[in-house]
Amino acid sequence: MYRTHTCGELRITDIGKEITLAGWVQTIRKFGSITFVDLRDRYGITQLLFNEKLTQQMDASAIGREFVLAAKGKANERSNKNPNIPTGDIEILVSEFTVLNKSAVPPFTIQDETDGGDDIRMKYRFLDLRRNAVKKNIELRYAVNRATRNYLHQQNFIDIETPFLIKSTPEGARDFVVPSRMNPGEFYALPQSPQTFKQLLMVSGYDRYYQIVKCFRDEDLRADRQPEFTQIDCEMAFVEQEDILQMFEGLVKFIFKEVKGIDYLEKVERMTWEEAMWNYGNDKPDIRFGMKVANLKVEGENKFEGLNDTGFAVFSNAETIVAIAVPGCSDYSRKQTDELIDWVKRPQIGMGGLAFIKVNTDGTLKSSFDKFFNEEQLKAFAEFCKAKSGDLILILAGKEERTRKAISDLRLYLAERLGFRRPEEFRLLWVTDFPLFEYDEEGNRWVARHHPFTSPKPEDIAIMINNNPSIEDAEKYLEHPYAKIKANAYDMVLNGNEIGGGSIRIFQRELQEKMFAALGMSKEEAQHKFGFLLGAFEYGAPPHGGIAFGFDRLCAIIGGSETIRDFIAFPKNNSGRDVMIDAPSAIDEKQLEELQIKLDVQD
RNA sequence: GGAUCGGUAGUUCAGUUGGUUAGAAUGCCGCCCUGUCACGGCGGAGGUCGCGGGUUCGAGUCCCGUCCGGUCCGCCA
Repeated sequence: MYRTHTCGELRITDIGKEITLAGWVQTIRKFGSITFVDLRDRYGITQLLFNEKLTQQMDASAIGREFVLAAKGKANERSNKNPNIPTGDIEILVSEFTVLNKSAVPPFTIQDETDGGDDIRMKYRFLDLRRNAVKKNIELRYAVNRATRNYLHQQNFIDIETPFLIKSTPEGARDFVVPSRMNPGEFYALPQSPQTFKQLLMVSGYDRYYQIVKCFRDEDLRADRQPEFTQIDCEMAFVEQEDILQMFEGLVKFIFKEVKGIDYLEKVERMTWEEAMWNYGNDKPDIRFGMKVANLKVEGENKFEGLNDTGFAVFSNAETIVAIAVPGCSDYSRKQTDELIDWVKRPQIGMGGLAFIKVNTDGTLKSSFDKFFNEEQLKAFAEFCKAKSGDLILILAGKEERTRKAISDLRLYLAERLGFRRPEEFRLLWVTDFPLFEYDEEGNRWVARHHPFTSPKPEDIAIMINNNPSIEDAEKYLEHPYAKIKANAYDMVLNGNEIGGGSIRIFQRELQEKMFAALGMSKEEAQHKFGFLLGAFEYGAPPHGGIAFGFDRLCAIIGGSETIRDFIAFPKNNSGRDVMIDAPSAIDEKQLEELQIKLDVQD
């Protein structure tokens, strides 16, 4: 028997017991003839005390950091207690010990505040995972997993596994592909999501399905995006949108209650996609703070009359003018406003400049365009923006889409700087009524905003049936009837992050065929790619819908972090590499031969 | 595909206008220490300044290229 207890459980009540512990050496503190060793395992740290004789033995066997040690001895009350750790009242008076394994000197310290950078920690991830800071994230992930399963199980959902080796469909994200040895020249694809399988399960009558499942997308990475990631994938039959919203806000509330002990999330707000874009310039707004967008001019139309005949070319030439009132920033210096101007001019934002009005606390107004506006006009401007005394109004003007995105980015940037985005405050939001289609400039065609299985709003089905999807004038795609079709789709937004999204699906063959056609797919192509689904729809497909949550992202946000990497045991780096195992890597000539694949690698 | 920041001791970083032998902290090694828990004291080892080229009397420092890492845009139905 290697151990009788763990390193985290002994208390003052255990004094006198004969104990054996096993774990890793965290630190060694030598005092000539006695030695303290902190022994660490998953559960905590317990101090070992070695007497003079054993200290000499230790010297002989050269114990170092991260050695694996088993130590036997009596639990002893400490003369100097350590109130900072749960086991701080006791120590083990070691009578004998064994070095179970040696350790090389670790390249960084295994401590909460490690001296290691990201790069080295990823390379030695197995050591990084020993650190408490990472361990608590991995444990939180498991807690979220468990809460999810408990809730869904209570609600009669069952977990059904779906295949990883499936068919490639170039719609949407790039597929990871896997060559088939037994079928030379042919490839499987790894699933971007189990979408079609879960729909088939609805046809099969498993009316409440879920899976916590890996999905794969061969796209560039971000702090919150990995090529393989985990979804909480769910589908229900005989449901309308409202049923899904109720069921899954229930899930998220349950998770928060179980994992964080938070029960103030009773109210889940809702807004349509149009409201979100209008008020926040963003389809996943952070609603923990105000600073709503004031729409002064939209697509060439003045919403604020004070813009008429001002002679300010930047405003009169702009397609769209939007503003936000930033609380408490009217005293910004020239340097600070210049910094903001530089910020919006960066290529990532891409604005030409930034106008502002300071609503001073003494009642005066000062703008960057005083030449064109008098005091009275500025006052009307500030009033339109609902600015209060002490606010700094920031105004952006330009093309509709870019300007709206820029004001949203600016809003978030300033909120972050001003501390309005508090990581321990959580606000849930449903965004509904998304457009069904998006215009793809490159291909001059419609693409599904969510995915091609999403149903249009019932009242918009006629628009889809009665209109030809072809786009004659790319410039005026917004005027095409298809641009107005709304989807039965919904996203759940947590603190400005999309944590889940889903839709009520199409379940009739005719409408599904019409959808494929709208996306520019020929009948033959649709049959070839999705014939199995179309076929299934002929055998009694029930109305159904579902949702998928980004599990890694959800864990990260609950854990108060923006990067999902900290919540994945073995994540990939920025270029999709696993630096620990050094993947991806070249494969043997022999393997290629078996697969009948010839490489023609170009620089 | 693009933008941007970084790469100097095992690790995290500093390094002035281009100028003597490239520093600090921590880690590591040795000696001393019976109540530490960020133990302490003394001593020591440790560097192809990512790589290649250029400018210069002289390059960690300036220029060009390249590789690696971080963040972002595009992309992610």
